[in-house]
Amino acid sequence: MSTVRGARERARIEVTAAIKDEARRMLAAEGAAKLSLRAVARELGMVSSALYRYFPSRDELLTALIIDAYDSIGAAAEQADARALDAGAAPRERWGAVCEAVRAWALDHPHEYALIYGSPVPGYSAPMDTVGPASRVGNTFINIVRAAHAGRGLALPPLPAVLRPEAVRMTADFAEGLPAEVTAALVAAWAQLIGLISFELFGQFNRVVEDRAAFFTHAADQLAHGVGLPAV
Amino acid sequence: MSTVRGARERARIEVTAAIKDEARRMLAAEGAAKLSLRAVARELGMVSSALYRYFPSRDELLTALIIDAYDSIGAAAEQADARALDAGAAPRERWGAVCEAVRAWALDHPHEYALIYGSPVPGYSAPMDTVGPASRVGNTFINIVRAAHAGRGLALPPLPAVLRPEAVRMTADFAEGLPAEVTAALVAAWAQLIGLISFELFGQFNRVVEDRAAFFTHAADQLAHGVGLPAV
DNA sequence: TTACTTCGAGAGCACCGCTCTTGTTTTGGG
DNA sequence: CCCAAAACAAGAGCGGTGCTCTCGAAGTAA
Repeated sequence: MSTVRGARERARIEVTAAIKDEARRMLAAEGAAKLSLRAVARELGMVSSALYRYFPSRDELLTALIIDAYDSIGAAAEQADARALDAGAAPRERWGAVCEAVRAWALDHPHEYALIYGSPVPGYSAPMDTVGPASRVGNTFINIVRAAHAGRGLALPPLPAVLRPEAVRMTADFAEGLPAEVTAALVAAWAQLIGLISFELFGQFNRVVEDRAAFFTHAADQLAHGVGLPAV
Repeated sequence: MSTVRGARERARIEVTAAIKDEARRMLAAEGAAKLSLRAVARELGMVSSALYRYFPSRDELLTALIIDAYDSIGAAAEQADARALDAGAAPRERWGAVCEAVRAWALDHPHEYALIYGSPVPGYSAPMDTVGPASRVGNTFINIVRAAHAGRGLALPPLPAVLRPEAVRMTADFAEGLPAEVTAALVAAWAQLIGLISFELFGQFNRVVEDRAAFFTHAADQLAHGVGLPAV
């Protein structure tokens, strides 16, 4: 299906990739606010208007970078889980490994992290294309909890009467087979994990938390406890 | 001390306030990215260069808005706690009331929330002036936990050996008299609370969480449990 | 070869943050 | 009271931005 038809299409693919690469370089270096189409075009030796043949607007370019960032952090999480699994880790250890991997990715790619988990900068709502890659990290956590649940090693967290099962509705393929209590606790833990990382990254822990790595490890483990993963 | 010296100073104060008000209006309407000095000046019937007599740069204006936003959300939290206290609420109920107030403020002021708890947009590090107002919400939670601790109604959360007491170092006036376990759990809970609100506000709960109010109430109560506040 | 599509380049529009200069107004001390 | 000093509004201008339009060159398909 990926038969390269001619020089034209091949060139288009290459130029598109070059634009994205240069844009990602600038994003990593200066942040999303400083990323300009004109600067990217200048660096690539083309004129700014030519760039619009490949991306219809600056926001579209940013969206492409957002998708790449989601894929990048998602891959980091999946690889960390796979490594832990290979090492015969228990669910709670896998949870910790993935948390650490997510934090490490965020510290390594602060501007890309801010792009996806900070304020949504381009216009407002995320396009449909982003939801797939965006859920890779979440799915990794779900797999871990599902494994624990299948192995009967999951302590059900309490669910108050006020929270109806429908309140936490998951996309069909991922709620499958998990009790509502677990999905609710899982989603909350996931949001809280990002809150911890965001606070550290955005400077809210300045003059408050000293040893941030140790603090994060502890907090992540508490989150694992909260979703019912038994201590090792 | 606030003796108004002359018409000149009075005018300066008024114009400065008018600029901030108009800027806040635009921030609330369109977001920080769309806020422009020229548009503010235009709306106020002055020329853009005149505005630089009052704010040396766009970032300085944004910083002023950030401080106001911190004060606004801080006041909302304090008032909610005061109301709960007047109603004779237990610490855990006060905690819930403040959480709800913070979330309500965020939903009412999404762009201002994004400005202070989303990606740090102006340059990078927050100036010193912001740390005072920024800690008002956190101090509210500290007061609640301190009250519970003084009343012997606080269950100490576990602190693993890996997390030394120095790891969570607080500014002197607010760690005072609280065990390290509690401060650590408190800071984590505070970060996690912001994570929950950010996920809801930034669209990460789309197609995932249905009844967000009930979900938040439940999660906030779990956080209260995590810091050791006893159930009512 | 011919008709069609795609592309790069350039000019241009409206907007932005910010600086500098030029008069005018207000202030405060001699 | 008057006058120098300070604060001010206004305008022009610089370099930058996102984006549009047109035009000629180059690749594609008949």
